[in-house]
Parts: sequence; C-alpha cells; structure tokens
Amino acid sequence: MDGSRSSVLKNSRNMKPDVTAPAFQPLYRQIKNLITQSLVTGEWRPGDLIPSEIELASRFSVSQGTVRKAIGELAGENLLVRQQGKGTFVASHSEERSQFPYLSIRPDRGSLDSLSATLLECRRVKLDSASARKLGLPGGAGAFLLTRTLDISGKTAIYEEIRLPAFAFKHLSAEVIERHHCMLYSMYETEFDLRILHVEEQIKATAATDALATHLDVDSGAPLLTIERVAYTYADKAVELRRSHCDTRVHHYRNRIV
Amino acid sequence: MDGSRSSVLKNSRNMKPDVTAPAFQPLYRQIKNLITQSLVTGEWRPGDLIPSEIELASRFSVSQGTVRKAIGELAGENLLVRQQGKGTFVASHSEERSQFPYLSIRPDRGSLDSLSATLLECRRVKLDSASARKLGLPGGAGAFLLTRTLDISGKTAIYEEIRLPAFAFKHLSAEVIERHHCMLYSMYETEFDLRILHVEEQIKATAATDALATHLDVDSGAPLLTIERVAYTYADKAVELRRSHCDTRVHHYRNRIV
DNA sequence: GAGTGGTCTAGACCACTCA
DNA sequence: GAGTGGTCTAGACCACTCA
Repeated sequence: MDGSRSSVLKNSRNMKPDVTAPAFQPLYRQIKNLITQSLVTGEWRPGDLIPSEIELASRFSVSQGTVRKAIGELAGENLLVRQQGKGTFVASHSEERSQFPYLSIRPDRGSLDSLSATLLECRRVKLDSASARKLGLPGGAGAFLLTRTLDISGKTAIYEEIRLPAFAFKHLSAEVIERHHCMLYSMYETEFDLRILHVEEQIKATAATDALATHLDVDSGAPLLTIERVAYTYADKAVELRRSHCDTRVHHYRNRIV
Repeated sequence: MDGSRSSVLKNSRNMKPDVTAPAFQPLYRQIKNLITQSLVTGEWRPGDLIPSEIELASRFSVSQGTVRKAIGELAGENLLVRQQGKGTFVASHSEERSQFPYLSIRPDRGSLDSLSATLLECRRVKLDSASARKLGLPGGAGAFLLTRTLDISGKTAIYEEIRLPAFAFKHLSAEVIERHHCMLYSMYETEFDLRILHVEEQIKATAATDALATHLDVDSGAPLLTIERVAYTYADKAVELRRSHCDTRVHHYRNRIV
C-alpha cells in the first residue's frame, strides 16, 4: 500500500473552507456515509442483502477492516443487521420479532403476549400549526388521521391518534392498514418505503376526558398516561405524530436507562 | 506468532462440562472480563486512569487491537471513558456534566437549568417483603429511607422516597447527604464505593393522595406521574429502590428509543 | 467446499495532550 | 518530544451457513 487515503474519497473542498467543519474525517466515516447514501436512495431496501465486506472493500479501495468499522457503526444504529455466515442485511421492521417495535407498555404481571389493534377511523384532515411544525410542514398541510385502540390480554389499554403527512402516504386507506393487521411501522416500510429509525416521546399524567373514559372503560377524570411521540426516518426527518393514552391500572411504561 | 490463544487465558473447565455454556468465547471477551474484574474489586476506582492499551496488551500477551476491542465494549457500556491523547479512565458520576444523571423529567419549555433538592427525612426502617425481594435481601432487612423533593426552575415538581440497604450504606446520615448537595449517585460512589450503572423504571399515572397533593401543591386526586426505579451496580445487583411522584402540568418525562 | 461475517496479529502512522 | 488513544492495512485463520 502507498498509504494514500484518497482513492475514491477525496473530500471536496470549498474555496472558503468552513472553519466550523470537523478538522478530520476518518476513512471509515466516509465509507459509512457512502453506505448510508445507498440506504437513503433506496438502492438497498429493507430486508435486502448488501454486498459482502470483501466486495465493498474492493469497490471502495479500502481494507476489509475499514468497511467493517463503517458497517459496525451502522449496525450499532440499527440500520444494518449482520449475520455471521450469511451476510449483512438492511434492517427491517417486517422481520423483527415484535409486531410493535417501539411499544413500551407492559402488563404489570406476565409478559406482553396477546396484543391486538382495532382501527376506529382513517380520514383526511388538515394539520393544525403545531403538528405541522413538528413535521416540518406548512400549517394546514394535508394529513391522514388514524385513531385506534390496542388491547393487551383482551383488555383495551391504549387509545391513540396518529397523524401522517399526506404527501408521503398517498394511497393510505383503512383497507391498506387492515391488510397489514395494524402493524404500522412494517406497513410504512413495505407500502410507503419509509423506515422508522427512532422515536422521541414526552410522557405526562393526565385526567381522562369523557370520550377517553368511554374508550378505555375508566372513570371520567381517572389518571391516564399520555405519550406524545414523534417518529423519525433517515436524516432525523419527522414522519409520524402519535398521541397515546394508556390506562395504567394493570399496565406500566417500562424504560431502561444505561 | 504461533497462533496459540492460551497464554494466560486458558478457560478452566469442570470435569463435567456445562453443555449450556457458549461454545466459543473470543479472546477479547476474556480480556474484557479480566478488566471488569479489576473494576468490580476496586483495583481501579471511578475517576482512575487505567493502564494504557499497549501496557495491557503486553500484560495479557495479546495485541493492542484485542485490548482495544475489549475496552471498546466497556466504553460502550459506560464503564470506561476513553480520551485520545490522555488515556482511558474509569467512568464516574462525579465527573459527569449532569448532577442528576438518570433524571428524565424536563420542563415543557426551556431547558433543565435550575434544579435543587431538599432532603426531608433520612431514617432507618425495616424493608417490607416486596422491597426486600427487589434488593435480593430477606424480608425485614434494615434499610435507610430517604424522602426529598426536587425543585425545577423554583417550582416543586417531584417528591420521592428512596430505599437503600443498610449493610451497604453503613455511615449514611442526613449530614453526609447534605455534604454532597443531594447528588446521590455521586455520593454513593465516593462515600460507599458503589457505582450505579443502569436503572430500570416502571411508570404509571396515579391520583395524588392528600399527602402528595400537599407536597407538590396540586389538588388531591390530581394526576401524577409515578416512577418506580430499581438502580443496579456491577453484575446487575440492585442497590437502590426509588419511587418518584411528578407533577407533569408543566414538565414531562422524555424518552428516546432507537 | 465455497462464501460470509468474526477474531486476531504486527506494524505503520495519525490526532491529540501535556510538559 | 514522549505518550496516549484512533485509524488503517494485509494477511491469517475461525465460526457459521448453505448447498
């Protein structure tokens, strides 16, 4: 080797260099960015097998170790999944053990076994300005509003409203949702090419309104756990808003912090 | 190299091999276990600089890369902190930016700036059987019970009860706590050699009791966020129970899931 | 047996810290 | 300038999968 790191990867420089830019970008980061590009553009789609490390190393003219480090970071971010002996795959919600990958509600005793969703409504609405802002859209932008309930062990435990930007979910309908058995994140992926990568939640205790009390079969004014979620895809782009109201008499929200 | 991996690290085997044991344990995992041992026994204490990678590599007769991989996993678990040019340190709550490292409550608007704790009580109690079980102790074991409130931006937002096994916190007193300005996890570390590594929380919405209503200046029956926490040290050993009640009218619990 | 990811090495050099 | 962690390479070999 000649020690040159520039084979395909020389950073393009502006005439006026940006002094706030990081001084040094290691090779494996540049490889990581190239791989991420292929994910964003859809060249490799959820569930796909990507080229082997050896293949990528020769394609980018770097060593296998450098490709490994790039893939390792992407695997750590749950964008890729490595399987020894088989290869590296683009992560997908469709293949995950859990039907509801970001659901943190658990029964107080026993495990989360029987779980089912009932779609109540799917209709077109215009976004209020606060919701639009969170989705990076102008006020009044079109959206789908889904409402549904989730039953845990046969008992209705969650009522939720979900808002999805219309432009990204063109052919959405109750039929499409029900065809996917209400597994939304898997549906976003296969029907709309939209992979949810992380979610941010704000949780409060609230008093049940009359409507919620009816849906959840609790007393009006009873304490409920209200979760406001924003779900993000590539490049930290918000693509779903969700407000969930949970009856926590025999369930709880579980969280592990390291 | 002769390819032998056994220099100092041959696995000791029972006469009856444990068939459930993992078939293969890579070298770096064994090195990781050795380093973890030095952390558990207190050979290297929070804040300490550990030997350099080169030094450890020669001590264990492996390559620097193998030591790096072991340290990398420990750094990923927040047990060690690497600093380029300086060395690798044992992680410590005393050095962290946040006074309250696992506090997830945030103001709805603005950032978590002014934050203060008021210790209400510190006394000896006997553990009820449920609490004792969570701490892996027999029912009736001795413990300290701390109660305190936390003010966020000048407003009392949290009331909490904390239970600590007496045997591990021998010289605990209100004076010791106040000397540390109520920064408990930093105090556990410096006074009791106990480092909290992760916490598990169960969250419910509850109705304020009269006593809580008074402490938090809310109406009796008002919805509160109730967080049951178990805090763990090395080897997943539970060493603190905490029940926090939060007024979430102008605050929320924030969580990010990847 | 061929192909994949996983481990490990020795060695070179870089970025950073501190005296 | 000495010492640290960080990057990168080429090459060997291992564990695992699948035909």
